Amino acid sequence: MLINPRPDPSPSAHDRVYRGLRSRIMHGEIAPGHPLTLRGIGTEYGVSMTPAREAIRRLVAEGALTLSASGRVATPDLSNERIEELAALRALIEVELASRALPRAHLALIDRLQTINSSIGEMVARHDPVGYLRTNLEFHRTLYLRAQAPAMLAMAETVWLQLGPTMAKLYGRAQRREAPHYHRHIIAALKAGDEPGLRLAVRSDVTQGLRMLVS
Amino acid sequence: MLINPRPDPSPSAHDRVYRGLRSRIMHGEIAPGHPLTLRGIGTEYGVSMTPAREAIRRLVAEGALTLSASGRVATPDLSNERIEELAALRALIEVELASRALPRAHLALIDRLQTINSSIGEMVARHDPVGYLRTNLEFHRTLYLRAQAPAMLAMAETVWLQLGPTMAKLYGRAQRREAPHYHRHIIAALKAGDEPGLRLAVRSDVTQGLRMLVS
DNA sequence: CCCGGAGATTTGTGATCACAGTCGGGCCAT
DNA sequence: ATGGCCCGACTGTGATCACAAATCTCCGGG
Repeated sequence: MLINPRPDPSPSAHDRVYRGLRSRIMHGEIAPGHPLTLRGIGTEYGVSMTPAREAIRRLVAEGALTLSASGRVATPDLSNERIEELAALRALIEVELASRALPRAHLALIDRLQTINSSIGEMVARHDPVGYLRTNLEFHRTLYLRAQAPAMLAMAETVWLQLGPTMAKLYGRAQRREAPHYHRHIIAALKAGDEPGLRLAVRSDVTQGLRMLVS
Repeated sequence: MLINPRPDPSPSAHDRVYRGLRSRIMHGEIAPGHPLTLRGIGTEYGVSMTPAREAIRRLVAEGALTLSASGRVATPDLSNERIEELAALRALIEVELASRALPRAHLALIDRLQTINSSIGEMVARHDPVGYLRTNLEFHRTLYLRAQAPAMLAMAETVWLQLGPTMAKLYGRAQRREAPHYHRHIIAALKAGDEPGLRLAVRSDVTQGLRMLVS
C-alpha cells in the first residue's frame, strides 16, 4: 500500500509546463490567435527550451495550439465550420458520457453538481468569463467522471481544449445574465433517472453555446 | 502561385519520424506492449534524439503510445474495458461521419469503395493482418473524407491509432475467412441513400470487430 | 535449482549551442 | 510623405552532452 496517495509525486518539468499551459488554454485565459514562443514559455516557467518544446508539441498534437507553416505556434482562431464541428463532437461524446454516468449518479453527486451550478451563477454575476468557463467545465467533468470511461472523457476534454480560447472570447462578448438553465434540466433528469431527458438536456446545453456565435 | 503543388515540400525530421511511427502503429505493424527507445528510433530514422523525442511525445499525447512511470515508452496493451470504450467511440463518431458523407456520396466514390472492399478480400485470403487493417481503414477513411469534417475525422483516426496494435493481434489470432460483410451493407445503403440503414451498417461494422475479442 | 544483490549498461531528461529561416523596424530613394 | 528594401534581432530546429535513475546481467549464496 502506498503511503502517499498522490499519483504524481515528482512531475517532470515538461509536465508542469504542459499542465500550466493546458489549463490556461482550456479556461480561455489566452486569446485566440495569441502567439507563443519557446524561449518565452521557457523563461516564464523557469525551464530551458527543451521542456517548453515538448509541452508545446503535445498541445499542438491535441489541437490546443496551431503550428503555422514557419513553425510559429499560436492559440487557434477557429472558423465557424470548425466550431460547429467541435460542438457536434461535444454533443456526441458528452451525451454518451452522461448516459453512462446516469446509473451511477447517487445523491452526493447531484448535490455537488448543484453546488457547482450555483458557483457558475456567481461567475456570471461578476462577469468573469474565465471563471465561468472553469466552473462550467467542472460541472460537466464532475458528472462525466462517474461514467468510468476515461478514453471518452479524454476525448471530451480535448474538444474543450480546442474550444477554450474561442469560447472565452464569445462568452466575454455576449454578456450572459444567468447560469445556463439546461444545467437545471440535467440535474432534474439525474434525480428522476430519466435517460432520454438527460440526453436531451446535455445535448441542448452543449449546442446552446453554439447559438451565441450565430447571433 | 506556387510551382510545386505539394503542400509539404520539406518535412521536418520529427515529422518524418512521427508519420513513420504513426503509420506502423495504426496498421498494427508493432505488437502491443513492444518497447521503444529514443536512441533506437533515432538511429533507425537517421536522426538524433531530439526529433525522436518530439515524435514519441506527440504519439503519447494521442494515446498511440503509453508512458510508463519511469518514462519508458511502449505501444499500449489495452484492457477489455478500454477496447469496449474505444469501440463505442468509433461507433459514435463514425456513424456521424458516414451520415454526413451520405449526401455527398456520388457514384465515383461508391465505385472506389467497392474496389477497396475487394482489396480487403484479397488481404483476408492471403492471411495478412497488416494489409487487412490498412485497406480496411482506407475503406472507412475514403468514405469519411466526404463528410468534410476534419476535426471528426482526426478524432476517428486517433481512435484507430489507439486500437491499431491490439486489433492486429486479434485479427491475426482469429483467422478471418471473408471480408466484413457489413461493408456491403454500407455500400448498399449509400447507393439507396438510406440514412438509417447506413447508420446501422456502420455501427454494426464497427462493433463487429469487438465481438472477436469476446469469443 | 532458485533467489537476490552489486556492478555495468542502457534510458529518459534537461541544458546548451550552432544554424537557417522569418519577421519587424528603420533607412533610403522616389 | 510614402513605398520598397535591407539589416538586425528573434524564432524554431536539430545535435550533443552531462547526469540521474532504472534496467539488465551475471555471479554467488542459500
